[in-house]
Amino acid sequence: MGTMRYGPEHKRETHRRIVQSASRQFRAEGVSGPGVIKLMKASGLTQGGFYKHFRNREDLLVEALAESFATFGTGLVEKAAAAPAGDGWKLIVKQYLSPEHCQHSENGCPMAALAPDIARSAPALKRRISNSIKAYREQLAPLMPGKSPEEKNRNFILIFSAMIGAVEIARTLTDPKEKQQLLDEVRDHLLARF
Amino acid sequence: MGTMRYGPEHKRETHRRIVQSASRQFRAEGVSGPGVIKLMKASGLTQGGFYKHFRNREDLLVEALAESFATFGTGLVEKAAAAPAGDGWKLIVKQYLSPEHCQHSENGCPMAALAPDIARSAPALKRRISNSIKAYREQLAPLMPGKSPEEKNRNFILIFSAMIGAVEIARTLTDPKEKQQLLDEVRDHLLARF
DNA sequence: TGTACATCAGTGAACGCGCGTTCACTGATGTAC
DNA sequence: TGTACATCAGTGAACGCGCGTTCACTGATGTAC
Repeated sequence: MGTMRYGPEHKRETHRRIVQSASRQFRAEGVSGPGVIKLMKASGLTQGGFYKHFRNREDLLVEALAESFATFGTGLVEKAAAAPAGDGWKLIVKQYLSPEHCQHSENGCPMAALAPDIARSAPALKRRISNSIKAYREQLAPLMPGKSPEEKNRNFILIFSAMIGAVEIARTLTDPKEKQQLLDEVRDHLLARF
Repeated sequence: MGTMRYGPEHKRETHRRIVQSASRQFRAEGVSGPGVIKLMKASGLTQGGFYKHFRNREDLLVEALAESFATFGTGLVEKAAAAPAGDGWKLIVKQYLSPEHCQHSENGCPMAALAPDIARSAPALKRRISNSIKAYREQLAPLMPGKSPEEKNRNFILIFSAMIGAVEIARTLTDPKEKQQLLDEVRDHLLARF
């Protein structure tokens, strides 16, 4: 079957659709999970067209991770906006350690879904991804508790280390009760301590 | 070339060698990293012999993870023994958040190296792995700070969530200074808080 | 306004390659006699 | 003690399969005239 031809914004829109759906697939199945055929089929396309949009699979990964960090980060910022100034971080903690986030890694924090995959990637690839990680931190650190930017930065590290570890451990557990208890304990501890 | 034939303890010894070297390879390269050829070559063997020792690759993974959790857990317990009673957990925290542990995932905590891989695995496989995770917690929780077993258990969750998250994030960072600062901050925070 | 043509997003068959697994075979061993 | 044989840990070629990537092709479009 042939392809409808649209203006130049059509290609950009297709590109965006591929990146967005890939961003979900990588978080759900891991960096080496979905193949090119699957990544394209999810947007209603076939493998061959992939290389009209990306030089190779790794380039899509970089774009998809940038998309994941930016979108999930922005989601947390928007959540936080609902709280009185200075209390936004509490809503972020509640959202991050919710059963919904724990269950749906495909829409969740890419660090919790993929940290070891990123850690294992080749140095050149790691450097490209680190830009997205940096942007993620810069977006969220200002919302953390603390009187100075330095303190907020330190608390970002402490709070996100605990949350990322908690969600990852919870996702490995098979007993739903244990899962929930772990998330609740870490949430209550963070809300009480900061 | 033929194979020397030894007594029955020889096969058990070979089996043990394969599992131990696989345990390191999985932590270094991920659950889907090393192939059967590589896993066998690392013990000086060839692919074909693999199936004299394991039904399939997944069975080796389960054995290798059990080995990883048990060996690394025992290593931490032994570290802790050098401290006065009740202070063992402090040595565990220092060891876990050391640059050595951060750099050498192949000898490190399998949870920090593989949590998302484990989380993504099929339910049946997850259930087999969860035995090793449970043993890991039961080995280490008694060494945690706290007056009751319940408090020790809760503090195990809080401390290990933070440590696992910290090491995983640190491993994704490209700047050695940032890496070290992150590990130090989380370590100091944990030592001060508990 | 109508027709011929260049463009290019997307198609789908084909490629080389590495994977997990199978299988006929090897040959040093311990055992039977 | 010496010889024939069954055992079985390990070998290495072969299998079907899915992967990332390449490439000749398609056909609706916007443009030139």
